[in-house]
Amino acid sequence: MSVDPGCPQSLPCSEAPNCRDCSPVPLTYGPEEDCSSLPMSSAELLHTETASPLPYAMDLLTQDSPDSSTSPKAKPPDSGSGESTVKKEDTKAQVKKQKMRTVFSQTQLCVLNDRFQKQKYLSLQQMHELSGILNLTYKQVKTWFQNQRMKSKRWQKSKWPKNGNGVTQKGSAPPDYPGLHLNCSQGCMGNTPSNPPVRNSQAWNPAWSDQAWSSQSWSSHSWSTQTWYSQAWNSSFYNYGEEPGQPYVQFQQNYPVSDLETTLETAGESLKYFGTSQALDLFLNYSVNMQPDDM
DNA sequence: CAACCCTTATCT
DNA sequence: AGATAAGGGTTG
Repeated sequence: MSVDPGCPQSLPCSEAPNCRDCSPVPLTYGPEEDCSSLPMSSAELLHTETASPLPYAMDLLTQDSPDSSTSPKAKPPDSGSGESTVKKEDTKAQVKKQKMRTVFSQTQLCVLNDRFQKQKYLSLQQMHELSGILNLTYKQVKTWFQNQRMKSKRWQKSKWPKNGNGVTQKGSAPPDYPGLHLNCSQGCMGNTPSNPPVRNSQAWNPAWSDQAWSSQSWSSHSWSTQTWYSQAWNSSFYNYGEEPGQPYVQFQQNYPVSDLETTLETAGESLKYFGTSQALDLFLNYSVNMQPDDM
């Protein structure tokens, strides 16, 4: 379908040669996009798109790849339970499904990163929401955060080995893992100042039961990004209805993430002087206050 | 069940 | 070769 071609929008990140980041959708090379929880993999419905028909990708895909992009039904309808999808095991699954590496767009990384700065742990719902917003699957978001946690851990370790006794220095503030994808904040948003994004750092404690924290309970503006995203989206494109039944999948279908990207970019344009986080936050607040009519 | 951690596989 | 998304095993 309409696979947004290059990037019509003039992204400030023009400097980056790899402008494929402009694409809001992850370049998934292959089938996949499961979605153990989402009723339907938003990614699939949208266009998780094997955006770039890479030769090798196609190669490998040919074997069994359901090609999520083209076939929305690639994935067995595991409506509900999920793993119950015993699928065609009759073939004994002789063909080991090849692993495919999704390449997230800069925008996605940007958002993920930004979020990670604030929260190392997302609740189930938050992950779902985020995944919806970013046009990723819950699993992908989950994996990303997991990998990110490990990465930051490694980073901290290397930066802050041990105190001799094997006790990490706790006295001093733990080095906040610099969100890696700096290119995002500096490239896309084109901001320069080294802004400490740690302002709303509400470290999510794994201890707190996630379930107890239905994102709605804390959707007050104390939280920014996530809430903002959803609200912005809902208020902008949907009637703010927020039916429990249909999360973000809906608007996604009608509004490809490219919109989000555009939006973010727009925000970036105006807020390029701020750090990514700040820009996002500001934009968030801004958008939240704006009613659909105003926009 | 989710998080952790290691490993594997893929992309740049 | 490095980075990292994703697979898989283990644990609480």
